[in-house]
Amino acid sequence: MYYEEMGKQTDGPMDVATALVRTSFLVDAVYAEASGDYGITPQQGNLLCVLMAQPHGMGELGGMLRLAKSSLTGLVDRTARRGLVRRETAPDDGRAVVIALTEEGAEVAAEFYADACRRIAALTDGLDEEARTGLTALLEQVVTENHVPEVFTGTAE
Amino acid sequence: MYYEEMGKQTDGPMDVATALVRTSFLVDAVYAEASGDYGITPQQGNLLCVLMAQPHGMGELGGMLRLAKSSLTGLVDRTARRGLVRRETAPDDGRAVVIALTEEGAEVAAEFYADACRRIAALTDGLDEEARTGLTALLEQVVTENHVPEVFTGTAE
DNA sequence: CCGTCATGGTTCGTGGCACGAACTAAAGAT
DNA sequence: ATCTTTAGTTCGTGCCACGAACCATGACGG
Repeated sequence: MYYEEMGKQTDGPMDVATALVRTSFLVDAVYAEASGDYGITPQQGNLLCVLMAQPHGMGELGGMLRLAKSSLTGLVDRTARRGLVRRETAPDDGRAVVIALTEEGAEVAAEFYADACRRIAALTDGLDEEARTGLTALLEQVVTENHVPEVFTGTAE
Repeated sequence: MYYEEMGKQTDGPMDVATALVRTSFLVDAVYAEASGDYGITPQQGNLLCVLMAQPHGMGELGGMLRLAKSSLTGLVDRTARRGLVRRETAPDDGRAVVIALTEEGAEVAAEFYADACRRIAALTDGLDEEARTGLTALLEQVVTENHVPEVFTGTAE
């Protein structure tokens, strides 16, 4: 659309940074759309996905989601207000708190996670099987070589 | 860290959705970090990058950045308050407005864009030349087959 | 024991972001 | 001259992220 009007090349060799940024935009948009369909925000979706594996303390969650303590307090507050998550006081440590999914939260998390995976995988529908596994392997190498927060690890079922 | 403790497999075949989501997290983090180093937010960075090519009206910008009109008004307000962008009234249409980079905005945009590209490309330092071009080609196919907003198209210089 | 310090979280204030609904003003159409 | 569409803004709401200050509880050292 815009390119042609401007007479600039659009299909020349895209550099890897551009490809990554644009892919990121795409994935973010799909992820946000999926979140919305389940009545949650993307951040709340992240929280639920992390908690699918097991409950966690605020400290751990902050590390995994890369959030400051005060940011996390708010996120948990809002997610708890929606009834998806619960603060339990840790048995051994009186000051610590453990965040766990409520029953409803577990349902929403499972459905949302599955749906988000499906929709994001669908972005690669144009790739044949070999290309898709190749892409997966390359991205996997990128994320493992750069320490990525332990979100959406796909180990959650 | 967490995986081993749980006895769950972590290095098995990651599915493509997980790989995409985690890559997206990584790219977002790097992009945000780069933005911060230039005193702008990621959204303001997007705006600057889009305007690098040429000035645009609010309508166009909304389409490219996938923002509602009212969201864009605020973004332009804040970016203009930082002196990076300017509202010019369109000569032909009395109600339309054209957003253009200020001199300082053009400088910041160029530096930020180059730096962000560099840092994001650096995420693939672990890949050899062939792998990198392969990854680029695959991602390029994904973004072209799913209409992605015209952000960060890499055509801007 | 009793101070002292570290740790785990919350509160508060600030600023940015995104949206829809309601609105204004200029173009354009009849 | 009106009616309608188009381009943007305003306003109110809610979410998100942060740092600084704060409050408990737990851990240590004497």
